[in-house]
Amino acid sequence: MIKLLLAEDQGMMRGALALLLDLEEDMEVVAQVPAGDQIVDAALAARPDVALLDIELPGRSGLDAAADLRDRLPSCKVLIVTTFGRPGYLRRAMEAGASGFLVKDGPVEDLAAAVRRVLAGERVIDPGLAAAALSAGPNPLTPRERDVLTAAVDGATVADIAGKLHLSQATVRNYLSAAIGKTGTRNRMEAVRAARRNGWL
Amino acid sequence: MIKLLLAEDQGMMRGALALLLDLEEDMEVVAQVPAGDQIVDAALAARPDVALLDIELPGRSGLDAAADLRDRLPSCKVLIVTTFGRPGYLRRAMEAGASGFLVKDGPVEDLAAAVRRVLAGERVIDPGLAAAALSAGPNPLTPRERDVLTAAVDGATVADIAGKLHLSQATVRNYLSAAIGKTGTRNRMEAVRAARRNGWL
DNA sequence: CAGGCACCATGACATTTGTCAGGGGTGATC
DNA sequence: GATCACCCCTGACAAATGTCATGGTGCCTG
Repeated sequence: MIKLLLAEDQGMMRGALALLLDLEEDMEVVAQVPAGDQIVDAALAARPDVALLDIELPGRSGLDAAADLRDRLPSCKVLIVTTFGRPGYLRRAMEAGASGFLVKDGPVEDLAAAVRRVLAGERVIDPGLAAAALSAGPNPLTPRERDVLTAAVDGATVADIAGKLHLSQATVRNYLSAAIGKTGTRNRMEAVRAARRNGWL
Repeated sequence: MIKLLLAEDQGMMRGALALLLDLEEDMEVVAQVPAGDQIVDAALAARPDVALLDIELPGRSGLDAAADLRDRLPSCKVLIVTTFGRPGYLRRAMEAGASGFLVKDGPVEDLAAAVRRVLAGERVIDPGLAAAALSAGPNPLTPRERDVLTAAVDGATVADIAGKLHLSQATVRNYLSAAIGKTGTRNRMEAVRAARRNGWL
């Protein structure tokens, strides 16, 4: 019996997937969590064979949790299941030791198949996405540039960002300018969108 | 047998829900579409009793399709099933003649229950959301202000927007300023976010 | 140890953005 | 026929934003 952990914030999606996977004769969902900061605890308690993790979760990113899982429960394979096939996400997932990366666009049948393949030691990755990840290259933003850009996502002014990160306003403008340059965009808003699209935040 | 139409762009979600609803003894999914512009055609062909529609779909909004369905296939009840419980969405859904409004956060069991209640002539609406919709009030933005704001979502400059909408730059700035004022925000980006959060775009 | 890189900061500058006070035009409503 | 809301425009001004040049600090690596 393959024991599964399911981390997904949308209740309906989580419930539907759990039901679906439970229908497979050789699978059993032994834990379901709606938040990223519950993943590791639940996994240590339920000891699943495969963890299906969403990335954008409340509390903590599924990617961070994946890295943690690799250390604390190495027997458990990680399969990332996400809405957004962002190149940077795939890259980070691989670095975090994930065995597979699935987008929620595909047919449901892929899911159980992917679980089995992952458990067999294979790596499961959308081929088109893999190409995109390679062509997009690695994240060009420095940590500080990321900080400033993430602080700018919701329309914060330079003063807001400077206050939050304890920087001078001029410094913030410099980082923003650098980020705009590196993303090849024309302003803050475009830079934020570009960075997001690539999974750089 | 209750015949259902399912409109949802995420393949995995669509497949899982379809499977789930088909498991109910008295229900049958007679049509599945991944895009908004396929809803009406599919409904006219399959003649479902209830249509489960997502809002944010490629091609066409589920809300627009709902309004169309009311005219072209009045026998078919509409149940909106969406990720985002935005007050403005709920309001528009009601105006489009929807019989129910569900957010994907809740448990899956709600779904089949909602279908039955809708078919019994009830209105199914999340109570908390209804309150939010009332307290948020109607959309304060004029059509033109909406146009300008939607043109600004991806970081377009004033010149871009003016070009796209064939307006003078000063006019665009005025509409943006008005939108910023009405949303009670400090700049374009915040205004866009606020308008989106309320479902005003 | 030198060079490179990320980090933090300044100051000056041009550009963009947001605001305000106008002026016309339309159509609906009272 | 007056009023009102929306539409489109102008011009001027203050504030915020983006760019550049420059300089100092650490830290790692060849």
